[in-house]
Amino acid sequence: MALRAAVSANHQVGMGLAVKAFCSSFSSLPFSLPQSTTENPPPAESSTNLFVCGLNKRTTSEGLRNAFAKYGEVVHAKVVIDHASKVDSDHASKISKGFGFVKYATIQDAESGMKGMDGQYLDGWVIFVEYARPRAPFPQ
DNA sequence: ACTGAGCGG
Repeated sequence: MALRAAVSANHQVGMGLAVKAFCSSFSSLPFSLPQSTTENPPPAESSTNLFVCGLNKRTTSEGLRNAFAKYGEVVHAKVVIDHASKVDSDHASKISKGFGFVKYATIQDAESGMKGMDGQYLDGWVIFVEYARPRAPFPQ
C-alpha cells in the first residue's frame, strides 16, 4: 500500500487573489465567469454612492473626501465610526471601522474616482473602492 | 487595548 494520496495539500503561494469577500484587489478576474447563460452582466449598479474599504483606522471622513475630491466633486464623504470604543477621558474615543462611503455628484465622477482611488494608498493602507449598495431610506 | 472582515443613520 504505497500509495501516495494527496501529494501536496496546499502548496500555493496564496499571494494572488484572496477573493473572500469584497475589497478585492482589482476587478480584473483572470477567470471567466460562467455568466454567459443570460446576457445581463451587472458588475455593480452604477451609483453615486461609493463604498471605500481598507481605510486606516485613523483615516477620517475629511481624508476620504480630500482623497476622492481629486477625481470629482464629492457631495458627501462619510467614514463609519465604531461606537464601541470608549476611553475614559481624552479624545480619540471614536475610531473608524476601516471603511466609509463617498457620494459623488455624478456617475462619471464616481466611476472616475473609483477607478482612480481603487488600489491606491491612503494613510499607508491600500484602499478599495466599490459601488455601495442601494441602502437608501428613501427609495429614490 | 486590539486584532483588518466588511456596507452607514
